[in-house]
Amino acid sequence: MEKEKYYISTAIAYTSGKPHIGNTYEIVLADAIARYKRQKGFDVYFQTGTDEHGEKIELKAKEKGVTPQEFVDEVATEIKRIWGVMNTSYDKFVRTTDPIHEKQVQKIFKKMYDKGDIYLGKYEGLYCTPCESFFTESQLVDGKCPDCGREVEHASEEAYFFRLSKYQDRLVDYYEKHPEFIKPDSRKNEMINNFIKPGLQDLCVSRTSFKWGIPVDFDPKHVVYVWLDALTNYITNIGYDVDNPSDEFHKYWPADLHLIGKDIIRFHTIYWPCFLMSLDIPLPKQIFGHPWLLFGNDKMSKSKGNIMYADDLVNYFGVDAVRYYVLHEIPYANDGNLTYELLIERINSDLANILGNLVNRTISMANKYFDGHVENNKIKDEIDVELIDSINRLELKLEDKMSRLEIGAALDEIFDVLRKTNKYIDDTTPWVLAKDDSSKDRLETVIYNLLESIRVCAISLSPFLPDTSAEIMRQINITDDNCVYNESNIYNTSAPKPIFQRIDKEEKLKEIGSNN
RNA sequence: CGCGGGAUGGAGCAGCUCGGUAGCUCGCUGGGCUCAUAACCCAGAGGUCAGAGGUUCAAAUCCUCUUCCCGCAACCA
Repeated sequence: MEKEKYYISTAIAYTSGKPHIGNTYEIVLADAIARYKRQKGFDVYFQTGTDEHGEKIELKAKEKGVTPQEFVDEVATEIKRIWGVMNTSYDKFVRTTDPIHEKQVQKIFKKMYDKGDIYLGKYEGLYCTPCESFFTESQLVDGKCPDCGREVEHASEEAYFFRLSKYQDRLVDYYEKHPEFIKPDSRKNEMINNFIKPGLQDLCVSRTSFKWGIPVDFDPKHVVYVWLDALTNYITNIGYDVDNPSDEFHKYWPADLHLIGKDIIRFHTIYWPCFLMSLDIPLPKQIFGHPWLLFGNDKMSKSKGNIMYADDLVNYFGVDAVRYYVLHEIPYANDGNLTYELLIERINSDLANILGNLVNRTISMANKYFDGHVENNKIKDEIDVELIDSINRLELKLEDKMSRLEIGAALDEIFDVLRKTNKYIDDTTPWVLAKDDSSKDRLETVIYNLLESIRVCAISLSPFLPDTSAEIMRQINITDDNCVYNESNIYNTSAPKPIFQRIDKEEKLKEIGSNN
């Protein structure tokens, strides 16, 4: 039977600089979902990439004395490196400077133009002459240019516009018929009240004031402006073609999930669907606008000097610790907090104490009492049934949480089983059983159950903490990757090795402080 | 009156849709255990559920008002 497909994407990262941990959260979240779906047997296509055009990049490149292409090549390389550091399993990394994308964007632009959905008009705005930039009223600082602080003036330039207004009714209709389209729900209200109810304004889709973009082929003094360029990455890279879309496109489109930050919900839930309707192709099934990761309670920003970078955090704490923290601490709809203190507390209590120590003490007992060779004697007590039930209920609970994208709650379900397993040790007191030869068989069953619980938890953790999962499986030395209790495995455990060391908070903070 | 979200023990959160003893994790205190990474297990202290009013036999939960925080407010990504 052919596998069901699952297409998940992140937003493409803007290559104006190095992404901080808040930006990196998204790729980790997407990775966890993608890995989970693969584990469940889906044919997953997971796409991420970079958005590389625009005036800001043109300016940054100039400041640095390099060409825009050289500039974005460098940043894109850095982003790829960080995605690698975070151990993310994307299938394709797309760049808006890829020739295939540029060519298709031109064709899409032309098709929309021919159809009458794009027309030539005038873009009016507040212009800062020295900065050569347009700003909106809300971008101004004290009514002045946010970059240089000088006066701005009304100005206009020729530009192409997309008729958003034409698709407004169909868009609202789509929202109503597909309640799952925008998540969380509160975002949908925001869109309807703020933008749709007042009436959609047509969208400027070209510029003449800078050059670093995809040229409009039939009017080359224009370059295609941001959203038509950026959003279309989701289809151009799986073989969309205005005239002749590929088999791959037909297979994977429409996307199952566009994972994006809450700051760009508008573009994904209004502009993007309208573009797709104009092209007569189906709309994505779901847009999830995830919350942000805040430092303490502040937004991370360069001016506040509170930026944390993923690769630095990984250097200090290890990749799975960082993955665990961001996946667990970011709730479904509200922003999450990140501080070194919270991160260290979480690592110590969950990863070192509950998980790491459990694995360690179990393997130690298996080695000490049975030289590592453990089989199931099926000397079953009431208390075993309880543990086994918890283990076997885990898969369904995870599925429920994951289907609602409640990743933190999914992790909690796994740790709930791990906690129960620790309790099971205290309840069965293996060290007492070990003192009496007549309870040797019972002891072996207890250790067996512990190993099975650890095995199922390790498999369940693999989408979230792939390295840790693999290391646990190596130490308990088993390959069975089913998510249910198996009563006839045979274990030959390896030497125990702590998978997460406890961290001394004071020392670690001192170490970090001295490096910053 | 622009729109929306939030305010729950020291910290981070759940509960609010369908009112009925206020729950989880961390931290703290005491105890237990010794297989284990000063880890694990048990017990306990700690909250007038932002404030005021209302509906009700009963409100964290419904209604009204107030205060404070945050996001959005269209061509910045």
